[in-house]
Amino acid sequence: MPRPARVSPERILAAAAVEFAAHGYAGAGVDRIARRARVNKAMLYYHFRSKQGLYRALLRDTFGRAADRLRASAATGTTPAEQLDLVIVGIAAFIQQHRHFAAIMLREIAERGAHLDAETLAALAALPRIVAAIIQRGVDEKAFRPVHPLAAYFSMLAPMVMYLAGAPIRERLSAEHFGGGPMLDHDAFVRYIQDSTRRALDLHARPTR
Amino acid sequence: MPRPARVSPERILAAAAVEFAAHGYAGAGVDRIARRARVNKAMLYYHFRSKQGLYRALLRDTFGRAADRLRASAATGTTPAEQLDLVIVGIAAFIQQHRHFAAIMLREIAERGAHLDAETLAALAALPRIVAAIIQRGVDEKAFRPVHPLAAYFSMLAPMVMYLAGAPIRERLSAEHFGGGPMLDHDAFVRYIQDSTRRALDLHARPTR
DNA sequence: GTCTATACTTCGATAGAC
DNA sequence: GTCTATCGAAGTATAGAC
Repeated sequence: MPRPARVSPERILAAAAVEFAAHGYAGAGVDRIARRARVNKAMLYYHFRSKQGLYRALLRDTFGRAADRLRASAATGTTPAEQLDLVIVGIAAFIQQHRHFAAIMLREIAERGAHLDAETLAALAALPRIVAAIIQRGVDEKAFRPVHPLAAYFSMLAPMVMYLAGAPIRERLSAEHFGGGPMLDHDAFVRYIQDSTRRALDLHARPTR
Repeated sequence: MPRPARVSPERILAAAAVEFAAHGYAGAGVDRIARRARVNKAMLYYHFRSKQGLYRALLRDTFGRAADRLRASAATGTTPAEQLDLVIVGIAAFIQQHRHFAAIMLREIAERGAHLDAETLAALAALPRIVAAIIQRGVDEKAFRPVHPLAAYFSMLAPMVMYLAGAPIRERLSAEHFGGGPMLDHDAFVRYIQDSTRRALDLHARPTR
């Protein structure tokens, strides 16, 4: 009895994730979001002030969940190398659980962060910070060679986001242009990223040039 | 004197690249494209049939130029490892010369290739094929360890696209959240991708686990 | 081939009743 | 808090003169 009938905002956010991921900020329709959430459009404007307000609320929520997930993943590891392995599978799992996260990130990058306010930027900044802290510790403990943490961060995050988000295009390509070739499955790709990340940071590997 | 006044289509394509990169397919305004190209809107519809026709013509053109560039880069190398180094700098240079290529690619991935027709897909497929051929040759010559070529392709392309396209967001972040930290410059990042690619493919590196 | 003017549609946002 | 009805802006596309 305490709650009157508050089911709307969560459903609206979920519907907004689908719509913004599918059509982008400009292409998204507030009408479609409301219909998908089984909520009246005026109700949507009542909870969130505008299309922009809804979009930003969604991004803050999504980035916050992602950061929580990465921190939890890292916490279960002991050595920095282990932690990076765990963070990598954590990222992959998060993207799979929030199928629209990747598309939203890709679009926001392409739009030069046009819709990000200071609060959303702060939530986003947590992600590279978590990874950078692990790498820095590895460098300090002489387990990793000294690399720029941001370079390593992009090298593990970007391929996974693009690979997972690019699956639909890849399937059309493999049918028409790479017929019959052995397809790359999800788990194998995640292991490749783990391996190449370890190799990139390995202190003892001989120089390659 | 020979040419009557044919300057339009190229200018339209260039203007469309800016507009589509900045606002996405749905967000792009045909009015703005026409104005930026200093061409009448009706003229634009005369040369290209529709907004979609213009968009596809732009993508085919851009992917075609990228493939030409990669082939030219690879041709100047001798060993597969050398060729990959050259391809990596070729990709980086291409993105810098066509500043909007990265954003358009990112958006198209996010939109699940919704605007790609068969012809555009064929032009896109050339890119992974060029890289895969180099890697396959390296594996055949026992210079590389056997990896899935597509995994390696994504691991070199994705970070560069995302890093270069993400520069605007990164600058806002570094100012507000990573104040004073040593910034990662472009050339250093390209070298990191070259290094990590070599390390990932290195046949003789000891196993890391 | 090039321009002006406009028809037609879609969509974000709000007013106002309940 | 929830709904219906609608306004006003913006945008794609075309008709038709030159």
